[in-house]
Amino acid sequence: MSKEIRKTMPLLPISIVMQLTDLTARQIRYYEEHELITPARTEGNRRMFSLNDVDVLLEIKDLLDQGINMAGIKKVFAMKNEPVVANPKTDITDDDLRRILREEMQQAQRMQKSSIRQGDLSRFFL
Amino acid sequence: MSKEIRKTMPLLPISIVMQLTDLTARQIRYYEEHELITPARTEGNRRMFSLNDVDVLLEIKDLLDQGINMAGIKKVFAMKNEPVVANPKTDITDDDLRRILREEMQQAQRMQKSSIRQGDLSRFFL
DNA sequence: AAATGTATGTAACTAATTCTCACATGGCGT
DNA sequence: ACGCCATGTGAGAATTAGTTACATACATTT
Repeated sequence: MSKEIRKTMPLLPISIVMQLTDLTARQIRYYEEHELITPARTEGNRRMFSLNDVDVLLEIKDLLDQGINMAGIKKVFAMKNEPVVANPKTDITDDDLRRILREEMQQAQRMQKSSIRQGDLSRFFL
Repeated sequence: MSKEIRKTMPLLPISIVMQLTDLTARQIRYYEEHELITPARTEGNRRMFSLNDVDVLLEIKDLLDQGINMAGIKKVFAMKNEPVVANPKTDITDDDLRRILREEMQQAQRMQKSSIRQGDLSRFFL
């Protein structure tokens, strides 16, 4: 059983993921709706999450706490999977970048309180 | 988060444990009834299993496949937690030992088929 | 200021999953 | 043959999770 398979094995019901991430079911489903995660489904249509999903959710939470919105988060994730070579067609646009930076700076104050950096969960398990 | 806590964190619903161990719900509940495992319960009385529980179940399954019965398995587990010093009062009795050995030898033939040794699951995760 | 949009809360209702309890059964030992 | 052990099965209740729709608070745009 490879490490990748292990990390992506659907093991956890939403209730546990809620506890692990401190997100509400509504939030988790909303992020799925935006295709930031794609949990497996049981035969009866129940969501089953992998440790990898939990990691992604923690990262989403962290980015949201930083004042980055869904669109920004999508970009961030997209960039993580992109090659390092610059590609003006698909890279974040200047407008996007300016908006994200502005939002981030605007939210900088409130960052000072909720800055407990949430880490990578699955490294505890894998 | 210590390794022990991680291994004993109640994360998995019974359906997943069934898949992971290839045991039926009936079997899992029966082993709990015999106090070989003690899964946590949700507020609504649902069993939630840890990776440790899964390991124990795999070990139970292995011992059962060897023809050892519940009583024998209980002894085996009890011995694992006992100090190494001999203690005639609590150690397995001679009668127990003879019976277990006899059963094991009687089942030795059928062992030849189902001898795919099931390993420690949680080492894949922890 | 009003309108719009985003992320999340909440309620209603349906459906899946799991629980306990009880009874059934097949195999093994005596 | 009888009894026990480990497991199967079914009924009925309760919990958990699903979808959908509407509400809301806050930020942005016009």
